[in-house]
Amino acid sequence: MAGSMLKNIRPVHPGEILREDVLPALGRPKTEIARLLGISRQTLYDILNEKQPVTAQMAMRIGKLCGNGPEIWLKMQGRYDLKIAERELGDALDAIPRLEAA
Amino acid sequence: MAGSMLKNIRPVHPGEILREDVLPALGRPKTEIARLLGISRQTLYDILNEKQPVTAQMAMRIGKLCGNGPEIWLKMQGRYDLKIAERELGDALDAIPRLEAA
DNA sequence: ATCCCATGTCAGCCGATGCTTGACATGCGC
DNA sequence: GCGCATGTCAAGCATCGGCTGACATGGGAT
Repeated sequence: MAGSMLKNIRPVHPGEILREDVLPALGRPKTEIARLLGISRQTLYDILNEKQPVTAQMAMRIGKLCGNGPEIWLKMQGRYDLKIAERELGDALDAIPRLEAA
Repeated sequence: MAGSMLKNIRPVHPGEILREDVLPALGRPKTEIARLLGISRQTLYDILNEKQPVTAQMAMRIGKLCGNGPEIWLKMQGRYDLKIAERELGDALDAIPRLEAA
């Protein structure tokens, strides 16, 4: 299979990583972080509290600030979204058949 | 680098693949496809015309129908979104510094 | 010619989402 | 006491994702 190395870990909201690891490592007041990211303080807190997703735009901002690029943040969010979607869709998924190419 | 094999190709809206390759291969009326996916005909057309993104939920539906799983669709959308975000952010990105860990 | 169905597109609606501003209470260092 | 960071709440607001309904069009079948 062509999956990434992160395949089998629990889906994690990017906010958790930011809150637990990244921001502590940077060691700056969150107020300043928000200002540097160019977003409102409220939005930063919402992300840290996992109440708001990391958008493509957000991923770019965060990736730039941390220097690790946007992809990793967006991919984390994607994996998280898939888990949610799977739970939300539930039975609706079973109703979708698998089509074979003609 | 741990990037995927799709790294250096032009970012493509998933709708293009669906429209150009997948649906033709399935060889079913689009009306039926929409019904099988459990979405409205309009929504399917919007995706095919690249006017609407492939959501996590949509990725699950399409991945189920095509049998190739949701990740690939969501990843394609993500790469596309990043391109758009980069263009939209523009100068705002330059204003974001790179912070080093303390 | 007629009926049925698929196609493609337009308009409008609606709830949810992403992000904002402003305010409040709290705590800490100087 | 003053200033600043923290954490949280309440609106507000524009955009978005997805829906319904309608229209004109073009094939096949029969």
